[in-house]
Amino acid sequence: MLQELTETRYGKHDYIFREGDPTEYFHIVKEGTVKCVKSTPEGKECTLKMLMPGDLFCCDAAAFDGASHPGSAQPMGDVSILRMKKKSYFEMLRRNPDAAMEVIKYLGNRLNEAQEKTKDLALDRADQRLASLLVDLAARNGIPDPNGIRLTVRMTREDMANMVGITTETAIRIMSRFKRDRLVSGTANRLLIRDLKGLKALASAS
Amino acid sequence: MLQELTETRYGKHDYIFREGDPTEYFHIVKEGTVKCVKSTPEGKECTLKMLMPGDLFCCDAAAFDGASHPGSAQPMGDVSILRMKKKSYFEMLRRNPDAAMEVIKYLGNRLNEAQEKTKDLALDRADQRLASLLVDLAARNGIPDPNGIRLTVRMTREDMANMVGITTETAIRIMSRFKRDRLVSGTANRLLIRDLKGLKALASAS
DNA sequence: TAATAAACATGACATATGTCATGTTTATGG
DNA sequence: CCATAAACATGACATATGTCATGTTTATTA
Repeated sequence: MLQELTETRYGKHDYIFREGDPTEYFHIVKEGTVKCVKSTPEGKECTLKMLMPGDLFCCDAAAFDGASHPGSAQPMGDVSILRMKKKSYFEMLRRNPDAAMEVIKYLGNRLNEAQEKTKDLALDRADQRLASLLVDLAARNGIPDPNGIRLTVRMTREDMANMVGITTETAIRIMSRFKRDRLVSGTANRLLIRDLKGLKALASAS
Repeated sequence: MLQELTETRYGKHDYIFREGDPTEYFHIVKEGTVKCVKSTPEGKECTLKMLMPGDLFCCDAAAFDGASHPGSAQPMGDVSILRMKKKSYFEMLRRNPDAAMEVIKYLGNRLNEAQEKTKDLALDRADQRLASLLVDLAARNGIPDPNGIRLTVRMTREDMANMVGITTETAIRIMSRFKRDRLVSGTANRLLIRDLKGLKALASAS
């Protein structure tokens, strides 16, 4: 079983797979951060989810029951990915009820997350969604720093914009304001959360 | 196994469960249409999904791996719901790999749908999202009619608004325009899709 | 390290959508 | 069937966010 897992490394400018590619493999993030992206014919992009070590993707779950990837997967920096043929994976799950149950739970949680994101997009303002993203990343990706919490993932204003459904300009403006208000500092390569409580308050403000 | 399934009927003003209720049961829609709703402390609502016969909910998948329902489930008209204790359901899946695989596929598709919805909210205009909703319902819920396709589910402008993330007023204005352009006619109790092609064109217009 | 591209920044203005108010029509339940 | 509430409609106006333009700063990589 384990011998059917292969490891591949990717860099910033690679694609792990593109929208429309056939879904031959099942993937797991081993190292680094991967983003799942959907784009329109006009070139607009929307980042659905950042995947971190241990995450399955299956980002686009059609890997399970569909013919082609409904979105692309791109590394954010250097990453290492484990892959297994879809067929082997299915067989493994069929023989191993505990593993299947774990996958059901994982997918359930992912569905939940996706629905929470839908609600945020529908009901929250742009600055709340951006604050929310930063709070979330501080927990998932942050390391302690003398002045707050440092994010280890590289994330440009454009990345943030695509993650919360706004334009790059709006993301820049909001981040400028957050900086002025001493909530955050730094740019893509070195983002620092300086006031987590303040961001949390903003994220859930009416 | 089957004897652990119980059936319950609900009417328009009932709740099947509310946000925050413990997730004791696993549910299946037998008859009618159910909506999954999340709401904010301020009373704003967002409808995540309409469930029709055969759908599992698990609308909020935390029924699988969480303590309390992250959203409420409300009938749209009269419905009939099958329920099974979560524990029995888990046991059944563990003994029945085929059933577990089906659930994995179902959840994968639901996750996919949710992500498609996220993309629409992030990148499409209000009128496109509303057109898209009507096209989708015509296929899932429509019956042929001399003048087009009739929707069998009762759906107010407010319902539509909550489903596509806009205000009721905006939904009413857009529907007024659609009516003027002979794309649709009727109100909540009797909605008619008069020009499916026109709606489809609008839904995917740049 | 120099050249080039990417990222960040900000102003001016456009516009889609929200908000609030008011009235009419239609449906519902006692 | 009548009374009441829900749904639909539309105007006037507010505002959040998008668009386009231009410039600076910061990072890449040749």
